[in-house]
Amino acid sequence: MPQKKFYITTSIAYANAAPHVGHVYEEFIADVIARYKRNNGFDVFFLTGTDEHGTKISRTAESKKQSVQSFVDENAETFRKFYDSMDSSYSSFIRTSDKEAHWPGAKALWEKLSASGDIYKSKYTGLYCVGCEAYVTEKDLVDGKCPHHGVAPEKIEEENYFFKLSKYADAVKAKIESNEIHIIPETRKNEILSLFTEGISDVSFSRPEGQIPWGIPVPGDPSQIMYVWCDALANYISALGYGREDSSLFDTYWPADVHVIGKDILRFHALLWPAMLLSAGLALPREILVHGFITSEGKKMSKSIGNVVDPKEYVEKHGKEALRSFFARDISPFEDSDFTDAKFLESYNANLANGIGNLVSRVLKMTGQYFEGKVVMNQDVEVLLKRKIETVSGVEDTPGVPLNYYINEEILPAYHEHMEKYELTKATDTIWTLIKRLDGYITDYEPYKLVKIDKAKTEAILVNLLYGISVITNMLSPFLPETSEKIKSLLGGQFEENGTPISFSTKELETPLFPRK
RNA sequence: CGCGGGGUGGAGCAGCCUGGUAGCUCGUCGGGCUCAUAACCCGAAGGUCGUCCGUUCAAAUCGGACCCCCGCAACCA
Repeated sequence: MPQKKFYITTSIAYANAAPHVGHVYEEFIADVIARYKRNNGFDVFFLTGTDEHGTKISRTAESKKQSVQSFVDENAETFRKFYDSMDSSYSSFIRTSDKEAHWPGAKALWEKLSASGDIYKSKYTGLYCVGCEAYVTEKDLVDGKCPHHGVAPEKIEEENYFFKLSKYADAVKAKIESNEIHIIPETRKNEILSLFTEGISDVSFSRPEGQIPWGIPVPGDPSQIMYVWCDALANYISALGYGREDSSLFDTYWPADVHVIGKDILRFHALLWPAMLLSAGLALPREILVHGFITSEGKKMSKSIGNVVDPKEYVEKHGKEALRSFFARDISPFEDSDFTDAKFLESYNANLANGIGNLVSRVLKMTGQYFEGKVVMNQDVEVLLKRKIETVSGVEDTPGVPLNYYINEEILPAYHEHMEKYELTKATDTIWTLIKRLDGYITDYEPYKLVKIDKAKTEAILVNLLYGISVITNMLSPFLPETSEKIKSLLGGQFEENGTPISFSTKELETPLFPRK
């Protein structure tokens, strides 16, 4: 049996500045899903990268008196390093300025669309600001003038290539409605479907060379440069070798199982991209996961308000696992969420210091102190997880259930169900529910007292606790890979094939995993 | 009538699709415990679920109207 493949992508970040916390969150989501799928036996290809063309980048480079290539080289490297520093497990990092890796795919796609008769030349009319050397839109204007240059833009017409998006509108709509392209969450699907009622028009696919000097020339017409979408969207297939000599990765992994994107670029991924693929006769992506934005102090981040969250600062100050943990526990994968320093610290203390960190610490200490770190499973001694039940006379304890029953029947199914739906915060809720239950288990049986009168039972309790923690490390590994590994090595667990613990040989914890802040 | 999201105890959120004792985290107060990172466990106080009208035996949950906040509207993650 060949392994089942799973192809996941992030959108490519526009490389004209340092990584934004939004980029980093998107990378995190994709990484968690990729790791989860790998844990479950999938052959995963995880693609990320940078979008490096366009007027804005060439202008920024110019203002820094730097060559465009060296500017994007530096920025791409900054992104790649940052993703590395937060343990992103991407398989490949694609850069749109890469003439070897990306250009052939983008050009091949263009040629394919052209061969299908879906590219045509037409006139584009727009408001052109001479100062900006670019088109501006009505909404950019202040009193009908360009805010940067204070002059009214000229209305000009020029020849561009267009893509026949309208031709595919009905087909794409049907695929979205039927979930053949599954857009998650549902509200985003509804949003995109409502677009169709307004009617879909064709899109401009190129610009004259003078206007975007930095980009991929249109095949057969170097006087025109590909406009962003044909260039950028093509990354998902160019990175796999589409249009190159060796397209084996493309043959293996395409179509994408999930494109992870932000809500701002939904229409390009849900509408334009499928239309292009249909035109090119390629398979369509299966799912599009649309995340919201991260706000800061309840507002959209903006340099003028000065509320921009710098992810680098957090990694440097609190560590990558702290940032990943905050994303995992407190940022919704589907809706806008707020990022504040206070929330970050609260989350850190509650989940890492007082939660997993403290639990591991107390259990390791007892195992070390009472059994010199060595405890063995004894099938004859069972210490049940107590449960509360409501009766007429109030809430009472019941004899309870075995811990592995609770884990296998309640915790794990809920965890996997949420993971499959990409409900990452809900999935981590189940992890922390188990952490709380284990803390409660300690209180219920007081092994620190029991050890004086019943050593066998105390050992059974500790085996259970260590087993529970080892399950936690498994569930946690997509989210906090480093912490998961660290705890595993401290536990020294031996297990049967089916996961039943045999024994633990724990190490001492010298410093707290997550000191309180 | 451009589109979308939201208004739930002090703060932040879940619940709403599939009506029926309003749940979680933090904070506050009281108790327990001492293995643990002043941590952990138990309990309490605190809400007319934005406003009004309607459907229903019953509405935070369904329908309607209105008020307020926030995003988006071709490249801004």
